[in-house]
Amino acid sequence: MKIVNNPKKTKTKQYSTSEDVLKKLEGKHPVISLILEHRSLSKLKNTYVDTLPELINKKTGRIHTTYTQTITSTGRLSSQNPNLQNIPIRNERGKEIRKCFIPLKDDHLLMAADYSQIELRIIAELSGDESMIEAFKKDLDIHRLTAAKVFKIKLEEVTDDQRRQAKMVNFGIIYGISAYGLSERLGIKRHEAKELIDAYFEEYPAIKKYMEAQIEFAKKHGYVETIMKRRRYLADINSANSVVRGFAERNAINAPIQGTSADMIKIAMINIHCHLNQKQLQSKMIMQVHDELILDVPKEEVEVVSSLVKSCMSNAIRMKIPLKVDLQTAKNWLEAH
DNA sequence: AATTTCACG
DNA sequence: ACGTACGTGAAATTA
Repeated sequence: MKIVNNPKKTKTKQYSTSEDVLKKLEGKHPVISLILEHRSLSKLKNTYVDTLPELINKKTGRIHTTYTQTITSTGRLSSQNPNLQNIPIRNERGKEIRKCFIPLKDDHLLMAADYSQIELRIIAELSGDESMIEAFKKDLDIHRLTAAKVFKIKLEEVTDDQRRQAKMVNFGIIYGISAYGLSERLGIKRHEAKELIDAYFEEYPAIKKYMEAQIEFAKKHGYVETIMKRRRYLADINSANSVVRGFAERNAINAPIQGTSADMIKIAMINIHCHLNQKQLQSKMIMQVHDELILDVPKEEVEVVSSLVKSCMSNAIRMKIPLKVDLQTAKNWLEAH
């Protein structure tokens, strides 16, 4: 439609209409917002609203997913037919879908328990970074603290936007950050993103060292490993193609973090299952969403099961960093969050 | 069958 | 100059 001069193309040379691209074009033509709105609605209708009711099992009256242990490269589970690890929550209409997930019986509740900031805690543990370890020991707001550090201001002076930017940097660290990736997400210039990253590494020097050490380890051995020794092999780590090598380097950083988190919740799940059995409880562990467990719990078991779940999750793997588990019960999945 | 888009952590 | 944030699965579109 000639809305923009050099429109972004996909790798097959089509004009890209991805959400990222359309968001930047919003306001330049009235149709853009309408397309985004229609996309969002048709996604929810086609993927969830029209589909999930068809998948209710006649015998059990419930929807059953299949968890697969051998698909992901990091050790996470994946969920298929249907995928119950991508049920909407981020926007208001999506939340209505999550509300449909309810307990088996009237006198039961759903319990949702999730690890707080698990991947940042793991990188703090693996890197041994003193100031990040301190922050978690004091249970500080890690994104606010990071903002204070990289912008060289006091905690009280951090604005919402600075905190938002620092949060993006923290996420970027876990993914194996690049100045380009950060600049795209923050809508800033690449050199500004680079300055943010440099400031970050000055404040958390052990994290920088850890990331370099992971890449070195991968180059030498051809794989990286989690705290429980789960390996991810990285065939491209010594590639002469810098783009291909860059992918492998970011995997070398991310896989031990995401994989350690996966190891941890799997151990927690085994222990929770054993305890529920031993104590002959009626409660059932019904879903896992990477850093979260959902249980169906008779009301009279809420107290015993919540402390059982919290302790199994908090103590799954012995670490120096304290782990934090948020847990709530409610009459549907949305409100248990 | 491959690609694009978008839902989640 | 290149062209990237990590990990998935499902539905719709394109080839």
